[in-house]
Amino acid sequence: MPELPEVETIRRGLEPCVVGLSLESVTVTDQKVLDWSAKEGRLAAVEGQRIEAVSRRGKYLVMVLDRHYLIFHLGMTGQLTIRDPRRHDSAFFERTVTGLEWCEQHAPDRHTHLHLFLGDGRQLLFRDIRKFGRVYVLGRSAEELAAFFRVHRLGIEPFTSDYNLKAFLSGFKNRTLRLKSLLLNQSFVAGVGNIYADEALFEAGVHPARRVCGLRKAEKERLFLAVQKVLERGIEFGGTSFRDFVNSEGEKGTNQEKLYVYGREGEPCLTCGTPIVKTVISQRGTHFCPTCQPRGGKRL
DNA sequence: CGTTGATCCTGGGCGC
DNA sequence: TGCGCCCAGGATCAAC
Repeated sequence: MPELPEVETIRRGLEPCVVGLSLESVTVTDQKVLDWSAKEGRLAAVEGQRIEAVSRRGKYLVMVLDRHYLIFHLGMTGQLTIRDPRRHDSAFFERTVTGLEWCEQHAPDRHTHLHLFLGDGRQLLFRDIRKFGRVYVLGRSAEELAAFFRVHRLGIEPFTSDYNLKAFLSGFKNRTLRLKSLLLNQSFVAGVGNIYADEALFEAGVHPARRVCGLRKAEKERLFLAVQKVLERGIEFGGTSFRDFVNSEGEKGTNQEKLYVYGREGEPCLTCGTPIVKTVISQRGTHFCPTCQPRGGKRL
C-alpha cells in the first residue's frame, strides 16, 4: 500500500532519471485509471512536454511539465517503474562474465495500464492490479494545484513547516472519532495509511480505539513526534513491501522487516513480549500491543 | 457538520 | 487439484 514513504521512495528514484527528458508519447490500455481530467484527449496534451521536476504531496506524486501537472495516486497496488526496452525484462538472463543474473525490470503485462515513452528511449510504466490508482492532468498554475489538493482535502504535509504541534493539536479539538480513524484521514495529516498509522500509535504508546478528544496533552505530543518518526524510518528503508510495493527500479523496500506491530499478529511485542493483537477499527485491520498501548492510557 | 459504512477491484490464501 | 469464499484497503460518496 503506497503511503507517503513509498511514494517518496518512488519520487526519489524517478527524479534523477526523468527530469530534463521529454514525454514523447502516452499510451493508455485501461481508461479506468484515468480521472475525468485525463480522459478524452486531455492526457494526450502532455505529449511533447519536458519533465521539469517530480514532487509529492501526501500520497500524490506530481510530475511538473512545461504546461501541465501530471499527477499519480497509486491507490492500493499501484506501481510506477522505469523500463528500458533495450534491457531484458524480469527474468534470469545470461551474462558472459558474471553468469546468471536476475533483472528486476518490470515487463508490461495485463495490469500495466499506462505507458509513458521518454525522450531517451526508456519508458515509465503505470501498473495497478486493483485499479484503485488514478492519473490526473492539471493546467500548470499554482492556483489549480492548490485547488486540486483542496478538493482532495489534503491536510498537514509532514517534513514541512506546516507540520507543527499547533496545527497537529487542532485535529483533536471537539472530535469523537477514534485515533486510528483520525490518522487515516488525509485531511488531518497527509500521507499516513494503514501501516504507518498502526506503527505511529505503537510508537506513541496509545491504543488505536481511543477517542481523540480523550487524549492527554502528553499523549498527543508523543503522537505528533511518532507520526513523523515512523514515516522517516519508512523512507530510510526504501518503503514497506508488504505485498506489491516496488520502487521505480522494480525493487522491494526493506521497512517490512522494521515494523513493530503491522502484520505481526500473535508474534511477541518487540518491547515487552506480549503477543500483538489484530482487530478491526473503522473497517481497517489494526495491530497493537495491549500492554504497551493500554486502553486507559499509560500510567507513568 | 461529524461520523460511519458501503463501494470499487483483483489476487492470494484458506477450507472442503 | 479445484472450486468457492473471503480478505486486503485508499478514497469517495451516501446516509444518519
